[in-house]
Amino acid sequence: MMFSTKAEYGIRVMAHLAKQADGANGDAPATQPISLGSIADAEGLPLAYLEHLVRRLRKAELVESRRGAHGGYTLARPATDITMAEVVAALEGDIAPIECITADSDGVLTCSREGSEPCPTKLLWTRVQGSIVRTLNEMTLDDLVQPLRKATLA
Amino acid sequence: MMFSTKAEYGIRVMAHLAKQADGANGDAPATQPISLGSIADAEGLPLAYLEHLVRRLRKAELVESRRGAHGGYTLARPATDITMAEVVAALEGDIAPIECITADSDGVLTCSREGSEPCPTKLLWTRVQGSIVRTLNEMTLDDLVQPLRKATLA
DNA sequence: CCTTCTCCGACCGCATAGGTAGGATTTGAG
DNA sequence: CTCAAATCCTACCTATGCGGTCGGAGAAGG
Repeated sequence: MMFSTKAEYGIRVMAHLAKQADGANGDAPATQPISLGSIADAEGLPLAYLEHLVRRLRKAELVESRRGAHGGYTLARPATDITMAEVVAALEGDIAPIECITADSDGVLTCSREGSEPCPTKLLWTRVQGSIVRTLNEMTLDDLVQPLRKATLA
Repeated sequence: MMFSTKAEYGIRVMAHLAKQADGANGDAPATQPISLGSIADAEGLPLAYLEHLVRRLRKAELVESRRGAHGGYTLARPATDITMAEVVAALEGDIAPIECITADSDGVLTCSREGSEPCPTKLLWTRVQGSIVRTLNEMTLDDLVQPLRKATLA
């Protein structure tokens, strides 16, 4: 049971972008765009692979791009306004802990095996999914990039 | 992001066993052993595959087996005493949301990329993993098999 | 026009999931 | 004693997705 590195790499890209935009107030996203190449360099990740990931982020409208020389990416919204749930969902797809459970937009879970008897496991997956989504929603990109906080662990 | 059907199938087997042992008080596990074949039949799952899963459950000492004719499986402990965290861990392996985070027995999380700078994502994975494990620990097999409860959702 | 980028599709090797097959072994029942 | 029902174990197969690479087509600045 895991998230894949897609989520990790993608989040690192987002975090990198957030850190750079953090010049003044941490609210203004529209600084100079940052090239994926420089991010790949800094984070030690393969550029070609990041391109795939960042495409998902763009389709989810979490980043904006400028093409051509001196192009690159910027956050589409301030980091304080981007929840990790959005980011993870964009990268990994739906946050459904198991096949038979699907989250129809938004939030409501249904079990495809409904009918006869709902599989007894549904209650479990529902709760697990709920707790994941909840913690993912409670955390913004800004929380990630500011490790110098009140550190509300656990 | 998902649990695999390994978890689902395995849990359904456990739930099936728990339901049968539920004759009197719900605490006595040692009734007649139930054959995997009958479970596979009842749940509509491939027997040969369940054998693999139930092996994991046995190695984790969650079920006990009796071989030979009229053999089968029984819960090793009362259902009220088996947490879903144990079951899922037995079936899926460690509950670590991402590669770089490993849970050294027990509970303490460490990031293999520690050193230079801990990856900014660690805080996130730590929380997510915590919330998964917590909800998995709070739920027993008995909770699953008794859908007629006070239904403490969310 | 040339370089620097974003974009896009195709491809590849590998690991794992999901499932099958076949047999060895144990045990109760006739 | 023998047969059938069951667990046990090892090996294998196939499909899918992940992590990653490649080549090239567009866009924008100098």
